[in-house]
Amino acid sequence: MEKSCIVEQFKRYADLTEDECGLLDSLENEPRSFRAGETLRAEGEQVKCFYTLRSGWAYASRTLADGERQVLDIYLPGQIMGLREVGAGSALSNIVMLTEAEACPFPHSRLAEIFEQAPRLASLFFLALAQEESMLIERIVNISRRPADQRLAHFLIEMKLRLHKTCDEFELPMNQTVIGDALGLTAVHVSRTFKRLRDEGLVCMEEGTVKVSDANGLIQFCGFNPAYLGQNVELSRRQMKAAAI
Amino acid sequence: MEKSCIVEQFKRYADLTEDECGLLDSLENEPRSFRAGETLRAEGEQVKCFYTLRSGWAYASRTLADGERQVLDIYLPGQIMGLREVGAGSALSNIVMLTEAEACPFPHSRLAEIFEQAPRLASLFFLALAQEESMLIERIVNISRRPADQRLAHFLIEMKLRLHKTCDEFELPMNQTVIGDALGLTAVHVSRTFKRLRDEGLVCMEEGTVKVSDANGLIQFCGFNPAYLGQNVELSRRQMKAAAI
DNA sequence: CGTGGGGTTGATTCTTATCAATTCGGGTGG
DNA sequence: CCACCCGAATTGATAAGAATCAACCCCACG
Repeated sequence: MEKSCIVEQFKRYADLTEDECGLLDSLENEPRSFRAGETLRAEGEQVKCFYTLRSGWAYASRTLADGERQVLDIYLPGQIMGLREVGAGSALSNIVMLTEAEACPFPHSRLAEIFEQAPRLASLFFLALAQEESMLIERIVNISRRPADQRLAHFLIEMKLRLHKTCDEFELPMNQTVIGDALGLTAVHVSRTFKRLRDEGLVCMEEGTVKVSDANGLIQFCGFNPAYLGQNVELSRRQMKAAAI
Repeated sequence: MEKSCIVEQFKRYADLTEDECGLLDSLENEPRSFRAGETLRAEGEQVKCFYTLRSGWAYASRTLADGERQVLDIYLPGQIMGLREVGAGSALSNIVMLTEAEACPFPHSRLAEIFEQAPRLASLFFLALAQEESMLIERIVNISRRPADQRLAHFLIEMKLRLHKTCDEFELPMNQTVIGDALGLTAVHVSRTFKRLRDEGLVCMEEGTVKVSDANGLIQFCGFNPAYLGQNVELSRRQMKAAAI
């Protein structure tokens, strides 16, 4: 299983000093293991920690009174989970593992230390949160404004880019129910929609792996604009210097 | 027109020192005036600033290729606009005024200064972003999982609470088109949905003012849970101390 | 007086949900 | 080894919700 950590993620946006790396590393010293499907943290629980995902995939979700579930984020190795609840008393969302995974708890109080000791790291945490928010915005637009086929296409392109896949095949450990819960569709309709995209010769998905047949076609089809992913690392670094943040 | 500022907002979450207040005040020294409907900043533009809204209302939106528009945030006096684009090169959303308004630009670079000089303020900016994100999450759930009537009800309750209205009547300077764009509905369907809520004796809206007939009924009807608004100030303060953030 | 934006209402269409049935593959227990 | 079950995907039939198209009203404003 692929392993990653916060230092690697942050290094993509700024050159870190020894001290800064040390500080970050110290936050990942107690990895805990989880099985696929296990809940790391449930909605409504008191929260004192956020988490970094060292390996595996996870998702955040909210459940409504009538049992409907909305998947809010898909977390990949190296990402921070639960950052948005730092100011809240109780968890606003569940965190559930999609695969076997390792996560490191990270007390909110230590975040305050970082804000004191390493303002540059504080900036990076801030940027991580801003990045997360950009993705939520794109999710709103996707769910609210695109029909099912474009919506699914957009989601698949997003995952492909987030995984930095240059080839057109990647594993996606989500079944059609989870995909539907993320996109505001029923599992049945996800199935139908996959069929349509397959018939159009754009993508297909078999046994947990997505095969993109026509990446450009797919991008055109859903009007995908990658700006919100903030993945142009070189650009980001330059801005970091320019903005001194 | 009601006036507010960043200091007032932040004071609700922590007791600020002289210095901290001074630092924040210095960020609001150049208010600019806008007319209703005016665009403060358009999607795709280079961004170097974020803004505080001193008076009036505004919204953030995204526009798709086919002209569809999604309203993402409604900003009230005292709120910060454009915080999530701090790390991005170009604006991900438009900012448009709903009423006559005053806003103060705030260069990203000065945020870095604050992160250096006043870690406690940095924490507060972080919390502001986290708060904004919580609202986006609720918006996703609302759009994705609730039918039009509950969706509208939820939106109206949210606005009522955000305005700290104890009475059951408040001004809402949004026409049905804008409300629809915020909720993922057409203006026509917003009209129909208002009619339904009116007929049920829950709320009505006339000439820009919302009249809630049965607040509890409305809350019940859409399953509103105010936790995400983070408005329990006393609680937040205590947590602030507890978490030292 | 016209004109245009905003709201309402009706008729129709389209998208997606819901319900139901079938298949397939992978366990699991006899 | 086989019968069984279960979760996941697929497909069909039907229903509900919301969009679309169109007409109309009201009123503020030139």
